Amino acid sequence: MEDVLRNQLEKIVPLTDEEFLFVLTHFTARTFRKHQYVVQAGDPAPNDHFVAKGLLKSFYIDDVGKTHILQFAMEDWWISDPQAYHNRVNAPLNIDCLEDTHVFFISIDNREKLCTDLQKMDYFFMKKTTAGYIALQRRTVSLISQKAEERFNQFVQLYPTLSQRVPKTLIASYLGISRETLSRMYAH
Amino acid sequence: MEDVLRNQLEKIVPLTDEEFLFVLTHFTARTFRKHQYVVQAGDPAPNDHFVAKGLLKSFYIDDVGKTHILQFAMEDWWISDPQAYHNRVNAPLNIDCLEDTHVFFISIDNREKLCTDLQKMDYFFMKKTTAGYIALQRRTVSLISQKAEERFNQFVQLYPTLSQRVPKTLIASYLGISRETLSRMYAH
DNA sequence: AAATAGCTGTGATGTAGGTCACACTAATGG
DNA sequence: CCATTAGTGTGACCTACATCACAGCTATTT
Repeated sequence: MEDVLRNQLEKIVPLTDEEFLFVLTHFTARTFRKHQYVVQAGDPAPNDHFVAKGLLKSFYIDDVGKTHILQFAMEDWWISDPQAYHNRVNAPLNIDCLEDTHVFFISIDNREKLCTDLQKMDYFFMKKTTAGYIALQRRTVSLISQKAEERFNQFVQLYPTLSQRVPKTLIASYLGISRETLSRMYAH
Repeated sequence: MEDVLRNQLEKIVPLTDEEFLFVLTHFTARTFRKHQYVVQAGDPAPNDHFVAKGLLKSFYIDDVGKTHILQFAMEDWWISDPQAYHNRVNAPLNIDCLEDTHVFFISIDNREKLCTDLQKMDYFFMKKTTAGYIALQRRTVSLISQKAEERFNQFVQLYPTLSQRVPKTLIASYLGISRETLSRMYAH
């Protein structure tokens, strides 16, 4: 299981065995069951989670009780409530599991320690963060410029695996459209 | 003019006079006129711009020629094409000035040098980046969960200055609605 | 000072997509 | 293995918002 994490890191920064073991001491491994909450809105959420196996979603519940999905995360992805994580405040978001899941999580404190002790991990996290920002900006463009069906097609093209594994109802919520509209979008 | 930059930095990391001067050597000062392009889609755009004075927008032009605004930036804000900047590729976005503008820009190369030489600048940029990510996530929530008028109200509340300085036509484009709809949104 | 370009408002009309309601099927958990 | 919960499809209807078209107004530019 650790190899998945090591692979992920080495895509950006090469590590010796020794270095990787050192990195690993800053993480905690944990298993979650389907439907289990990883982050609960209102609670602190000082951890960033690397998914070694499984599938999760982060979501926001609005004032009329509707849920809106901000992110999915499957193998090799990271997920957290970024606001709760970086600003050490209580989480506005929830994170739960769509499948049984195995993660390695790192607290914000451990991350800061790790980065000062091992310079190149700073570089790793910077790369990840900017990649996340760029992806989110692409989604923003999609939301303000494309209509429902185009957004859905782009989603399928961009995340073919996710669009198989995730129920359509949830994809609709991620795309900001009703599940009925997405359901009618099939003929082709 | 340099004080504006110094203030911005010191909100996150304290600097000695000497350190600030060192930081400054990595930036270039430049003036742009209203309507002038700072980044042109298709060209490289290896700079991140700190706005000391003025107002800019970054925008994307879709295949039918419509423009969609990704970001505004006024005094004390940063603006770049993040993809072109961090990945050193040609810009998908444009950036131009809505007013005469004075910026301090830093190339990605200079930024990397600066960060290795002066550790705490790394921390500064990390903070800025994560704050940007969090803001963009808030916008995403707004786009998928709120309707036009709510988004507009939230925009006005969040950016009272911008909503005065920026023509409504452009705000509409930022919010992903037509200028006519926004124009009809006034009575209250 | 005239000319152009940019910004805003408003009516008429069309449509994408929301909401409600119901029915069927597939998981899954006790 | 039965009972419940989650997921999907589809019709009827409604509405938020887009688009088109035109008109007046205010900055900029020459």
